[in-house]
Parts: sequence; structure tokens; C-alpha cells
Amino acid sequence: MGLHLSEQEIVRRNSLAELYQLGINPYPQAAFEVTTNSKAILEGFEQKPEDFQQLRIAGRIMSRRIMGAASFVELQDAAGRIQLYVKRDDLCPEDDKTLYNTVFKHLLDIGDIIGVSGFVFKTKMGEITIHVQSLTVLSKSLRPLPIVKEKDGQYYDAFTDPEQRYRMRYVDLIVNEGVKETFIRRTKVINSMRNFFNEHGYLEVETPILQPIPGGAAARPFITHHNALNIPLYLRIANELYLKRLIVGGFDGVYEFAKDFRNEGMDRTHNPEFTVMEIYVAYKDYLWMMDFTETMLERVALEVTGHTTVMINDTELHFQRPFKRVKILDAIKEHTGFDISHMSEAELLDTCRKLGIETDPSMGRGKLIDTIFGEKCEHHFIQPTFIIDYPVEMSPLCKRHREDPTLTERFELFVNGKEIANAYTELNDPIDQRARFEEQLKLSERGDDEAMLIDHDFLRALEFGMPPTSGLGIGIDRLVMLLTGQTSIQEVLLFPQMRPEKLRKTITPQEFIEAGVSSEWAAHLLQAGYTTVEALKNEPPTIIQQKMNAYRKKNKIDIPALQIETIEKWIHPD
RNA sequence: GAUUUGUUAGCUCAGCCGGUAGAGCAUUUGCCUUUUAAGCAAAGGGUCCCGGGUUCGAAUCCCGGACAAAUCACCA
Repeated sequence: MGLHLSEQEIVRRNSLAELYQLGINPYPQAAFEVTTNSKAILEGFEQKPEDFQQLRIAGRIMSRRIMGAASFVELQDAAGRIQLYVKRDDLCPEDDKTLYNTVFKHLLDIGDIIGVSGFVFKTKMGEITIHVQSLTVLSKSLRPLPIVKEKDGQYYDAFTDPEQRYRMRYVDLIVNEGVKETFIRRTKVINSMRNFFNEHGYLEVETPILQPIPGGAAARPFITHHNALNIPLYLRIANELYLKRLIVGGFDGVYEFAKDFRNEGMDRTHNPEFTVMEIYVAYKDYLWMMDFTETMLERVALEVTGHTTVMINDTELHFQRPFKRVKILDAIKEHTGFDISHMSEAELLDTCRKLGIETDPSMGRGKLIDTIFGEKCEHHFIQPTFIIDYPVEMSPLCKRHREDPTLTERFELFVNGKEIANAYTELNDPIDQRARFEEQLKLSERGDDEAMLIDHDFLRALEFGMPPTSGLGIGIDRLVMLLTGQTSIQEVLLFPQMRPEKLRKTITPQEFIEAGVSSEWAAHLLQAGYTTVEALKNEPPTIIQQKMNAYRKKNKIDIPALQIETIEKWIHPD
């Protein structure tokens, strides 16, 4: 694969070579021990300047202001940025000024990683700055970094193209302030939840990602193949059925932060792989789980943001408990005017038609109700709201309602118009569970490709007896979006799924020469757009002649004009 | 998947009704010992996303394609 380098990349490679010539290893093996970081200096210098008289720090050069024999550098480390003051005669006290004049001024660039030692002082402008006494090259950067400048909160030349930011997250993290903070906060959310569960004595477990039956949710799975067993395996769409097997096995409470995979559309709220936390607790019901969920979320919001109020898109979201509780059928009645509680499938179809909701023959009663709720109600629930008591057809793994057997003991938590949690009083009646699975099978036969499959081992587990249990699943990505004020899931995933990047395949001039092309033309052909030998051989010689001679004229190349016979020799060397 | 918009220098973007491709930052070369979007002077840097068409002439108009974003639909 050839390298098509920009001018700036060539300059940097030349600098790299010069560093080697000066006996400087631009990628040294030795550790560079640091004694502090940018944040500690900025926060601590005013109080105790005596603590900052001899220190070592390392980071990336983000900007340089060179004024002859003195320079200022912005150095970025993991904690932030700090200014360096580099003075020629302090860096090079002897006669040899190479380190400053050549290495620092010419061979180092924005993006390079260096380590320095020195002492802290304050400039005339009042900025806390490190006066550099020695400098070590730690890593030479061969690609120019996007230069983002900032003044008074105003950003100039910001690196904002989402595609580039997500594809090159490393660059995004380097140049865009705040991106790192989002991901630190993501980890804090997860840690906060984990601590909460552990304090309650629940056990974090791991369950299979490769599953022979993709169960526990209604979704299209990814399929793969196991060679040794010669069977298909599915990437999990949920871990519910495994966690419940563990409750059968006698654990009081188990939870897992799980990557799930769903082979569906991608947009600003959906990524093919996403993170869900599922927890199952024995001897509890969904009423207990609602209290538990509220308590947890209030605490997570407080721990992570410092408040129970979160701003998103000019909307204040209040996470202080208790959250509102609304029965789904009441919600539908309120927002559509229809009381669907005792409607048959035919009547529901009719209602959908009246509401202008599209249906198709594969949709059963549960899916119809779900669709009505999704279309007409969901977006109304901005403040955290539990939607409760779903119809039994929508919830094949959930226990029937203690007061109404057509309903189930289920809640979903909606925040900002989006579902972020789903919980049940779990169905532990193996007879009923088998019947519900069989209902799903019928849906599947009608063409619903999201209907659940029967998991016989799971039924066998239930037949051994599962204690009354309540389970909860929370979409971690969406929760993190809420708690970081982001409106797209890609902003809270370090590496969101992207369409594969099309790398332009180019060759070197040498490969052209090896294929028979005259050496003086090889580089020019490449420059003119012939990036493969194939492309050249597929073009009629007259066209090549025209193109290359036009190119020769335009670029004022000092070699004789290209002749047809020459091109014929390239294409047919014999 | 549909609709709309976009793709021009390393980055952010101009480029009108078709007539030799522009700016700022970055880069290179000078000058400058407390600057801070450092400054001053000069220079280099382009497959105007790709392929066709119209035209004497296309970055610009038309058609097709690729990729992206936003909105909508489906799913968490």
C-alpha cells in the first residue's frame, strides 16, 4: 500500500529523520516519570508555591507561540492543559543551542508528546506556567492535528464533523474539550449503580453472549456459526433468561452490565451493540422494584451530576423520588380518547385506523397496543414516569396482575419521552410460561420476526421452581445520555458502529515502474489520478496521452511530451 | 428504507447569473526574551467526492453513483 502524503506529513517525516540524525530517539523506550499533572499545578500553586519548585510533567504539545529565544507551549496531559515557558538559554545553558534552535523550534510540532522538568511561576499576564529546564521527546506525531482555538468560550475552527469525530475518536478526545468528561461520567454512572447493588448484597455475574436461542426480548438477532459444534449461535439480545436461571439456582439477587446486540436500524438513539444493566431479586415484586429504581436513579443523578435535576435541551428533568405512576391503559385513554381495555384484536385494528396508525397482519393484540402507546403517548412523558400494568399479550415473561389477569405486573420508566427501564414481577409459573411461549410461536408463524422462541431449558429451570422474583433492565446508554445532556447515543459510546471506511487503495510510483512504466512518468501518473496499474491499462492510450500532456502543461513539468508509442510499451511491455 | 441538505487546502469555511480555484488557522522561511485565537513579512499547499451529459468553456447547470448529516418510519 502506497503512502500519499500531504506536505505537512512529509515535513514531519523529515523532522523525524533529522531527530534520528541528531542522535535523538523520537520513540524512546525508557519510562518518563512524572511528579504531578496540569490540574494539580493549577489548583495548588497559589496556596503552596514552594511545592512546585522542581517537577516533571509530560503531555502533548497543543500550541506554540515562538518569540525568538523564548517560547510558550500549551501542554495537554490527561488532567488538562498547562502553559510551558521555554527559554533558549535556560534550556541550553552551554554553547550548543541545538536543543532549542533546532529540536524545539523546528523538529517538534503540534501534536508531539514531550516530557519536561522545571519550576512553576506566574507570567506578567497572570498565567500559571512551567519554566522549562529540560525537555525530552517522548513521541513524534506524524499527522497534523486539527487546530481548535478558543477565546472567551468561543471556539474557532472546531473539529465538529460527527463522522470524523466518531471514526477518529482519539482525535476527538485530544482536541475537543468535554468529550473526555462525558466518558468519565459514563463510568461514574456505572460505578454508582454497581456500588448501589453491591451495598444491597446482590451479586454481579456474567452470562453467555453467544446463545443457541436468543431469548428474553423481542428483537432481531445477529447470527453467527460455531465451527466445532457446527451449530448456529446468536449474539444475545438480552440476558434475562440466564439471570433467572441463577435465581432458580438460589442466589438472592444477581445483576449484569451486559452488551446486547440487535440487528436493527441505526440512528441517533440506536447502535447495534448497546449496554443494558439487568438485575433480578428474589422474593420481591414490581412494586418493590419501582421503589428500588427510584431510589437508585435519584442517588445516581446526585452522585454523578451533584443534583437531582438534569438539563437536557432546555428541559429540566427532576430525578427526585417519587416518580409519577400511570397505568398504560389510562395513558392511552388520556392521550387518544379511546378506552381499549376490553377491545378485541378486530376492535383494536379499527381503533388504529381511526388514529391514523399503520398496521400489518402480523401484529397481534399486544403489538397493536404497544404501537398505539408508542405513537400517541410515549413522547408526552418527559419527567420520569412509570408506565404500569401492561396487557398480558405484550409481556410474555411477566406475571399476570394480581387484580386483573388480562394485565401483567410490569412497569416501564419513561424519561424525556424515551423508555429507559423495563421491569416485571417475573413469571415463575412454568405452565403459564409455556403457554405464553406458545402464543409467541403463533405470532412468529404469522410473520412477526421479533416474536420469542421457546427456550426449553429455561422452562425446565422454572419447573424446578423459581421464587417470586422481580427483574429490571435499564438502558445504560440512554441513561448516560440523560445524565450527560447528550441527544445522540454516538456521543456516549466511545466507538459507535460506523459503516466501514473506504480506504483509497493507492500504489507507489515504484509499482508503476515495475509494471513497465517509464520512471520519469510514474509519480506523475499517480498524481494525475491513476491509482492502480489496472486503471492505467484499462484506459485507451490516446486518453492517457491527452490527460498526461495536459497535466504536464498545467504543472509545467520539465520532461518531453508523452508519445503514444511510449504508452503502448507501458501497457504491452512485450 | 423515505425525504431534505451537504461533500472545495491538514482544519473551519467562502466561491453570486458557467469564464485561469479563495480566506483564516495550520505548514515552510525570516524577525521577535513573559506571550496567549501572540504579532509582523513572505512562500508553498487542490483528483473542487466519483462517473457521465450539456457547453467553445463546468467547482458552478443536468443525470447516475458513493459517503455523511438532519427529519421521518422500526427497534432499547
